[in-house]
Amino acid sequence: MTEHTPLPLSFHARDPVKVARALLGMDLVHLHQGRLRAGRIVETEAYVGPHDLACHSSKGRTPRTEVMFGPPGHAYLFLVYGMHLCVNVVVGEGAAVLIRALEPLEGLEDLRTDGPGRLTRALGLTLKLNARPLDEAPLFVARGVPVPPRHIEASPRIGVDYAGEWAAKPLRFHDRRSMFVSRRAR
DNA sequence: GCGGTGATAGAT
DNA sequence: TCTATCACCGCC
Repeated sequence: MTEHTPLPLSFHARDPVKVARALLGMDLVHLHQGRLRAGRIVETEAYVGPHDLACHSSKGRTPRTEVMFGPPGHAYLFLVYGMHLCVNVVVGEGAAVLIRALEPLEGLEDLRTDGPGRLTRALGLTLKLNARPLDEAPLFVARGVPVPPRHIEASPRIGVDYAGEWAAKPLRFHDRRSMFVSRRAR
Protein backbone atom coordinates (compact mmCIF):
# COMPACT_ATOMS: atom_id res chain seq x y z
CA MET A 1 0.00 0.00 0.00
CA THR A 2 1.21 3.47 -0.87
CA GLU A 3 2.27 5.80 1.90
CA HIS A 4 -0.18 8.65 2.48
CA THR A 5 1.03 11.57 4.60
CA PRO A 6 -1.73 13.99 5.62
CA LEU A 7 -1.05 17.66 4.94
CA PRO A 8 -1.30 19.96 7.98
CA LEU A 9 -4.43 22.09 8.26
CA SER A 10 -2.22 25.17 7.79
CA PHE A 11 -1.69 24.11 4.15
CA HIS A 12 -5.22 25.36 3.43
CA ALA A 13 -4.91 28.65 5.34
CA ARG A 14 -4.05 30.82 2.35
CA ASP A 15 -5.69 32.82 -0.39
CA PRO A 16 -8.42 30.54 -1.87
CA VAL A 17 -7.00 30.76 -5.40
CA LYS A 18 -3.59 29.70 -4.12
CA VAL A 19 -5.18 26.78 -2.28
CA ALA A 20 -7.14 25.73 -5.38
CA ARG A 21 -3.91 25.65 -7.41
CA ALA A 22 -1.83 24.05 -4.66
CA LEU A 23 -4.34 21.22 -4.22
CA LEU A 24 -3.72 20.06 -7.79
CA GLY A 25 -1.41 17.05 -7.55
CA MET A 26 -2.31 16.34 -3.90
CA ASP A 27 -4.19 13.18 -2.94
CA LEU A 28 -7.65 12.77 -1.43
CA VAL A 29 -7.82 9.66 0.75
CA HIS A 30 -10.82 7.92 2.34
CA LEU A 31 -10.37 5.11 4.86
CA HIS A 32 -13.65 3.39 5.56
CA GLN A 33 -14.59 -0.08 6.79
CA GLY A 34 -11.06 -1.33 6.16
CA ARG A 35 -11.04 -0.01 2.60
CA LEU A 36 -8.61 2.63 1.42
CA ARG A 37 -9.62 4.64 -1.60
CA ALA A 38 -7.43 7.42 -2.92
CA GLY A 39 -7.13 9.66 -5.95
CA ARG A 40 -4.90 12.45 -7.19
CA ILE A 41 -6.64 15.84 -7.40
CA VAL A 42 -6.57 17.13 -11.00
CA GLU A 43 -9.39 19.71 -11.05
CA THR A 44 -10.58 22.27 -8.49
CA GLU A 45 -12.70 25.40 -8.23
CA ALA A 46 -12.16 28.33 -5.84
CA TYR A 47 -15.21 29.84 -4.09
CA VAL A 48 -13.47 32.87 -2.74
CA GLY A 49 -15.75 34.24 -0.02
CA PRO A 50 -19.11 35.86 0.85
CA HIS A 51 -18.63 38.56 -1.82
CA ASP A 52 -18.45 35.80 -4.50
CA LEU A 53 -22.06 35.42 -5.72
CA ALA A 54 -21.44 31.81 -6.76
CA CYS A 55 -20.28 30.92 -3.26
CA HIS A 56 -22.81 29.40 -0.84
CA SER A 57 -21.50 31.72 1.89
CA SER A 58 -22.78 34.71 -0.12
CA LYS A 59 -26.21 33.85 1.36
CA GLY A 60 -24.72 34.61 4.78
CA ARG A 61 -24.04 32.41 7.77
CA THR A 62 -26.63 29.62 7.90
CA PRO A 63 -26.49 26.15 9.49
CA ARG A 64 -25.19 24.83 6.16
CA THR A 65 -22.57 27.50 5.43
CA GLU A 66 -21.33 27.85 9.00
CA VAL A 67 -18.50 25.38 8.39
CA MET A 68 -17.07 27.63 5.66
CA PHE A 69 -16.49 30.32 8.25
CA GLY A 70 -14.70 27.89 10.55
CA PRO A 71 -11.05 26.80 10.64
CA PRO A 72 -9.24 26.00 7.37
CA GLY A 73 -8.68 22.43 6.25
CA HIS A 74 -12.07 21.07 7.29
CA ALA A 75 -14.51 19.36 4.93
CA TYR A 76 -17.60 21.07 3.53
CA LEU A 77 -19.91 18.52 1.92
CA PHE A 78 -23.33 19.25 0.49
CA LEU A 79 -25.98 17.50 -1.58
CA VAL A 80 -27.00 18.98 -4.92
CA TYR A 81 -29.92 18.00 -7.17
CA GLY A 82 -31.12 15.50 -4.63
CA MET A 83 -28.52 12.85 -5.34
CA HIS A 84 -24.96 14.10 -5.75
CA LEU A 85 -22.54 14.98 -2.99
CA CYS A 86 -19.82 17.57 -3.53
CA VAL A 87 -16.72 17.83 -1.35
CA ASN A 88 -14.85 21.04 -0.58
CA VAL A 89 -11.82 22.00 1.48
CA VAL A 90 -12.66 24.92 3.75
CA VAL A 91 -10.28 27.83 3.42
CA GLY A 92 -12.02 29.95 6.06
CA GLU A 93 -13.60 33.43 6.06
CA GLY A 94 -16.45 31.94 4.03
CA ALA A 95 -14.20 30.55 1.27
CA ALA A 96 -13.70 26.95 0.10
CA VAL A 97 -12.24 24.89 -2.75
CA LEU A 98 -14.43 22.37 -4.57
CA ILE A 99 -12.70 19.18 -5.69
CA ARG A 100 -14.00 18.39 -9.18
CA ALA A 101 -11.95 15.47 -10.45
CA LEU A 102 -9.50 12.81 -9.32
CA GLU A 103 -7.11 10.49 -11.05
CA PRO A 104 -7.66 7.03 -9.49
CA LEU A 105 -4.73 5.86 -7.33
CA GLU A 106 -6.00 3.09 -5.06
CA GLY A 107 -9.27 1.26 -4.54
CA LEU A 108 -11.03 3.06 -7.37
CA GLU A 109 -10.66 0.49 -10.10
CA ASP A 110 -13.41 0.73 -12.72
CA LEU A 111 -14.99 3.75 -11.01
CA ARG A 112 -15.30 7.14 -12.66
CA THR A 113 -13.77 10.02 -10.72
CA ASP A 114 -14.13 12.78 -13.32
CA GLY A 115 -16.76 15.09 -11.86
CA PRO A 116 -17.63 16.29 -8.35
CA GLY A 117 -20.59 13.95 -7.91
CA ARG A 118 -18.85 10.92 -9.39
CA LEU A 119 -15.75 11.25 -7.24
CA THR A 120 -17.67 11.46 -3.95
CA ARG A 121 -19.65 8.38 -4.92
CA ALA A 122 -16.48 6.51 -5.96
CA LEU A 123 -14.76 7.35 -2.66
CA GLY A 124 -17.88 6.37 -0.71
CA LEU A 125 -18.24 9.76 1.01
CA THR A 126 -21.35 10.70 2.98
CA LEU A 127 -22.80 13.88 4.50
CA LYS A 128 -21.64 12.63 7.91
CA LEU A 129 -18.11 13.65 6.95
CA ASN A 130 -19.18 17.30 6.80
CA ALA A 131 -17.09 19.59 9.04
CA ARG A 132 -14.48 16.92 9.79
CA PRO A 133 -10.80 17.95 9.74
CA LEU A 134 -8.97 16.84 6.61
CA ASP A 135 -5.65 16.01 8.29
CA GLU A 136 -6.63 12.61 9.67
CA ALA A 137 -8.69 9.52 8.89
CA PRO A 138 -11.29 8.76 7.78
CA LEU A 139 -10.95 11.51 5.14
CA PHE A 140 -7.79 13.49 4.51
CA VAL A 141 -5.71 15.36 1.97
CA ALA A 142 -2.27 13.81 1.53
CA ARG A 143 0.99 15.17 0.24
CA GLY A 144 1.47 14.64 -3.48
CA VAL A 145 3.51 16.19 -6.26
CA PRO A 146 2.54 19.84 -6.91
CA VAL A 147 1.54 20.70 -10.47
CA PRO A 148 3.93 23.27 -12.01
CA PRO A 149 2.16 26.54 -12.95
CA ARG A 150 2.80 25.98 -16.68
CA HIS A 151 0.62 22.86 -16.54
CA ILE A 152 -2.28 24.58 -14.76
CA GLU A 153 -5.10 25.93 -16.91
CA ALA A 154 -7.65 28.39 -15.51
CA SER A 155 -11.23 28.66 -16.84
CA PRO A 156 -14.72 29.71 -15.68
CA ARG A 157 -16.45 27.61 -13.04
CA ILE A 158 -19.13 25.11 -14.05
CA GLY A 159 -22.83 25.43 -13.25
CA VAL A 160 -22.78 28.92 -11.74
CA ASP A 161 -24.39 30.91 -14.57
CA TYR A 162 -26.74 32.53 -12.05
CA ALA A 163 -23.80 34.34 -10.40
CA GLY A 164 -23.64 37.38 -12.69
CA GLU A 165 -20.14 38.73 -13.28
CA TRP A 166 -18.76 36.06 -10.95
CA ALA A 167 -19.77 33.31 -13.40
CA ALA A 168 -17.12 34.35 -15.91
CA LYS A 169 -14.16 34.65 -13.58
CA PRO A 170 -11.39 32.08 -14.19
CA LEU A 171 -11.62 30.28 -10.87
CA ARG A 172 -11.54 26.69 -12.11
CA PHE A 173 -8.14 25.06 -12.35
CA HIS A 174 -7.04 21.80 -13.87
CA ASP A 175 -3.90 19.86 -14.73
CA ARG A 176 -3.61 20.03 -18.53
CA ARG A 177 -1.70 16.74 -18.61
CA SER A 178 -4.49 14.75 -16.97
CA MET A 179 -6.91 12.50 -18.84
CA PHE A 180 -9.25 12.58 -15.83
CA VAL A 181 -10.52 16.16 -15.69
CA SER A 182 -14.32 16.42 -15.95
CA ARG A 183 -15.64 16.53 -19.49
CA ARG A 184 -16.67 20.16 -19.51
CA ALA A 185 -13.23 21.26 -18.28
CA ARG A 186 -11.41 19.96 -21.39
C1' DG B 1 -31.92 17.86 -24.65
C1' DC B 2 -34.42 16.48 -20.07
C1' DG B 3 -35.78 14.94 -15.61
C1' DG B 4 -34.71 12.52 -11.06
C1' DT B 5 -33.95 13.53 -6.31
C1' DG B 6 -33.76 15.57 -1.34
C1' DA B 7 -31.44 19.02 1.73
C1' DT B 8 -31.69 23.83 2.43
C1' DA B 9 -33.47 28.52 3.05
C1' DG B 10 -36.95 31.65 2.90
C1' DA B 11 -41.80 32.49 2.46
C1' DT B 12 -46.39 31.61 4.15
C1' DT C 1 -46.02 23.66 6.46
C1' DC C 2 -45.07 24.83 1.57
C1' DT C 3 -42.18 26.08 -2.39
C1' DA C 4 -38.17 27.26 -5.21
C1' DT C 5 -33.67 26.32 -5.96
C1' DC C 6 -29.68 23.72 -6.89
C1' DA C 7 -21.19 24.12 -7.40
C1' DC C 8 -24.77 17.03 -11.19
C1' DC C 9 -25.30 12.94 -13.94
C1' DG C 10 -27.16 9.42 -17.00
C1' DC C 11 -29.85 8.59 -20.55
C1' DC C 12 -32.60 10.25 -24.71
